[in-house]
Amino acid sequence: MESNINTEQHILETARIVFMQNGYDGTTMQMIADEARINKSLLHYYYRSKEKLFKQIFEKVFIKFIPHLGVIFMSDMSMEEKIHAFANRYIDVFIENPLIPIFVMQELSKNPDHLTELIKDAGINPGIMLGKIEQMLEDEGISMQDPRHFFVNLIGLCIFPFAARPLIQRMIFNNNQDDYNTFLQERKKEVPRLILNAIRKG
Amino acid sequence: MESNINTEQHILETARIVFMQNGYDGTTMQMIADEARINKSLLHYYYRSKEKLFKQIFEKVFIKFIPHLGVIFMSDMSMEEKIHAFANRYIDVFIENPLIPIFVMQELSKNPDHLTELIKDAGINPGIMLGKIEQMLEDEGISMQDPRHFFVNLIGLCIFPFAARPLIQRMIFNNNQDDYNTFLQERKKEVPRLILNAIRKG
DNA sequence: GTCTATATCGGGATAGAC
DNA sequence: GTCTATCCCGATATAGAC
Repeated sequence: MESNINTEQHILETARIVFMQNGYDGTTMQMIADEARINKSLLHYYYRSKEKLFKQIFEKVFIKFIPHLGVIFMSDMSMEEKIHAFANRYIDVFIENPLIPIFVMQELSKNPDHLTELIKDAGINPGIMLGKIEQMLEDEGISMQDPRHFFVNLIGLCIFPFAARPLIQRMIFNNNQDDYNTFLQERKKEVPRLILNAIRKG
Repeated sequence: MESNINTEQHILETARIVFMQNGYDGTTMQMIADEARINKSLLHYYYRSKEKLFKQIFEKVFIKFIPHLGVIFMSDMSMEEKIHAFANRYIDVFIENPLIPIFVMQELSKNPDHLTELIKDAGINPGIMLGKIEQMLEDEGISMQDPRHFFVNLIGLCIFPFAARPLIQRMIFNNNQDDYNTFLQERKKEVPRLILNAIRKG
């Protein structure tokens, strides 16, 4: 409890955690209030409704889910460096925030309509991202690789181990957390290896 | 409405759809009753509680989510044939049941404890599956490929386009369903290509 | 700003008529 | 087996004291 220097911020932080763990429907205002050690009414005082509170949080989390492809792919790195940089950065984000993938995919699947404005608000332009990738592939003389598949492959290989974490950790690693974390670190090399080999050969 | 020849079955079918679309927390008994055109009480008459109804459904859906690696990887196909067969089969399952991935991952992340008995009930033995893959890779003289990464790569590449469907369909395909479906079909070739190239080269 | 008290509604579940 | 009526609780949200 950082006293009441900034209760509003404290609520937001707490709510973010509770929402990510339980989803919108699985979260009650009481849970958030308890976790934040405050009264239910305060939540409404600051954020009026559960939905308004949720929206503020979701937008922020969503931005973390969408990789900043632009920055990395516009740099002057070589293609291989770019792919490595992307995997490293992206996997690290999820190691620090492992609940993001399931949370975002779960809520988006129930509310796909809000996606359009979300993308706009987040300042994301999918067309440009794909264009950058396409250009990069062309520059390297790789024409048989569809940039859309490239895009989905790269992101999917990074995200999936987090989205399916309970399953993988249980089935492959006998629920051992350390082994699973090691595995996640290894993926920083495994993912680029896969992508690059697929590009080099037909 | 197939009259009351088998109401119990009818409820189960309806509930499966509603649960998959909205998740456990997002589903109410009223929703299911309305959708099935029956009364709330009937749900309790047949299944006693929401949770019991859900469990029956989840187990069945879960089995579809776990690929029958054993059958395919024990067959006498070549490695390439096996990988192609797996991708084809698995992607087709999800084309027919596109909500399964998000649903299963969502519920498992909230209830990872039940996983152990689920795996047992479904007759799944992860160790054997991995063993089969490892042996296959050895037989082909491929030692540098970690079977665990191989496993996660293969499944992740198949599943991710479904798990992130709202996002991908909106960002890459401007919400065009037909284009997205074509893309999914293409993945039956794209996934094996990726995997096989990664195996052949170091 | 933070609390208590309360209004209102909807959820799961049961009793009992038919 | 299927319905109506009802119980009970927990959820969001608001009013008002301090």
